[in-house]
Amino acid sequence: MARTGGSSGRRTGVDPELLWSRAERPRRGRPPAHDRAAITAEAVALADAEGLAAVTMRAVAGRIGAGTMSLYSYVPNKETLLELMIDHVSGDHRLPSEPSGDWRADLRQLAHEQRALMHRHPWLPGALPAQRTIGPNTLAVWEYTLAVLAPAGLDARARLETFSLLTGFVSSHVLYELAQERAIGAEDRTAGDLLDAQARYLRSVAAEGGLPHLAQALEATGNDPAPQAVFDRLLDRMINGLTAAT
Amino acid sequence: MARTGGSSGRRTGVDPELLWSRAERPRRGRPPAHDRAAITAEAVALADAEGLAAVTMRAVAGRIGAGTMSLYSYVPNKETLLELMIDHVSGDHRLPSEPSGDWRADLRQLAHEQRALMHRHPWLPGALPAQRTIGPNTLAVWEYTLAVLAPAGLDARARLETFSLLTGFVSSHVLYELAQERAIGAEDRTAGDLLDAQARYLRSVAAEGGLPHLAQALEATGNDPAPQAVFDRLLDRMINGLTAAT
DNA sequence: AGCAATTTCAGTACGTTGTACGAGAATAGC
DNA sequence: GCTATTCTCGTACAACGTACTGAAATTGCT
Repeated sequence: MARTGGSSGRRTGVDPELLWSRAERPRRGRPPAHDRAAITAEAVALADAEGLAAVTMRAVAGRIGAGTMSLYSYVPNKETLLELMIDHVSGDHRLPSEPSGDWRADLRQLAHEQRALMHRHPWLPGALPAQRTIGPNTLAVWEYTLAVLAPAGLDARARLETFSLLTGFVSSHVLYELAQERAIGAEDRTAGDLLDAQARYLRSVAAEGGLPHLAQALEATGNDPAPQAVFDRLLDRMINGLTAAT
Repeated sequence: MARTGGSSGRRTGVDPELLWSRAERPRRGRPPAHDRAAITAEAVALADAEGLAAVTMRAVAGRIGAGTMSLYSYVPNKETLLELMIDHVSGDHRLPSEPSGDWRADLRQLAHEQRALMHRHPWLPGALPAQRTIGPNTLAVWEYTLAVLAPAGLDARARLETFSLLTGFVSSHVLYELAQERAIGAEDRTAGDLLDAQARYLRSVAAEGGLPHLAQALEATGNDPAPQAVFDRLLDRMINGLTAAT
């Protein structure tokens, strides 16, 4: 990976000040042929279409018709590009300007919005754990969530915790949903067969391996219900948990 | 990445039958100089010591004193090695042989155990989303959790969902804890300064940017309490949510 | 107008990765 | 011994992130 700077291998990320502040164009020098927003948008489009692994500096540069190394005048490194991508799609959130006052309903809606966003950008839940700074769009979602939670009777810390708890839940659930989808809707049969193999393996090992509870659980769950319904059910349980007294 | 097989870029993973079944040694041919368990253990040790990024095929091979390509007689690819690593550390779980009957207490204990495991293997929470098959050790944890949940008055599906809900929560929370730790305990000051910069940036943008709720929340959270306490609090709220009627 | 300073552009090149390939080495059964 | 089978591992390759470098394009100053 050819790291230059630090003493050990730890990566240190990017100064958020420099990253998110709108630095004005320098008045001298060759004018830029592209801009950060366009590059970020193209990277997002690429990730949406072909997955996060397809987002290489070469590919992104090719898409906007630039030399590979030209990207580095706009973005210090790939890690930062990812950071920009995450904040970029966070701007797609369609949130009401004001909370309705029914914070449970608002929270539910927010979670649905987050889920929809992650389905539109399937690479997002996988990328979130790598997020290290917080851009303006992400910040707007925070602000809205905190506003929603204002009448919920939680202290400040609990409100902040609730946000990450909720995002964490949505993110890990969508990750699960996507894995399911990928296996079922595969164009080549390989992945579908794999799911079958997985299920067969599970059942066989549960049956003969002395795992009675697992065997029973698997037996009871025949065909999966609509994913939307599962999500709703879990979300309700989640929100119920948040309401409890601290 | 030099993919050979499939039509598109989608990776298809590994047949769980072949992966987890104990295939007996073939009676002919040169005897293996190593074994899968030792390789997996070495990979885990490496990941524990230097992070997941340090786990390269070359590094692992070097550690056990083998040529790089020799690994491929034991493991079809790196992805599978990761899968083996995950199941390997799952075997470190110290679980009671029987649930106590108080399922809330058991669930709490289980979550603590999971958290401890992830702190011992800091790469684990980041690797979990990539998990595609379920090994015997993971299966044992499943079985135990389902046994714990038996008296909780949930149907089979809810019991399965609860498991992934709980793991998802623990995993995303530990991810957060680790990020915090890394920033605070950094040997070179860079990361710590970065955290400061982050906080400064947050406060400034919240104050002047018309984000009143965020500003207020940040003001209220001065110094963080012990991580253990935060975890306990969130966990209780989590478990409370699970108890609610479906 | 010309020159200097500054900034972007992009080709080349390096180190590192996962792993395909294939020639040798070591075993078991004949 | 011979042959079939299996493990070993040096070499090689494609793809990656990105350091380096010199050319190109612009503004400000003289």
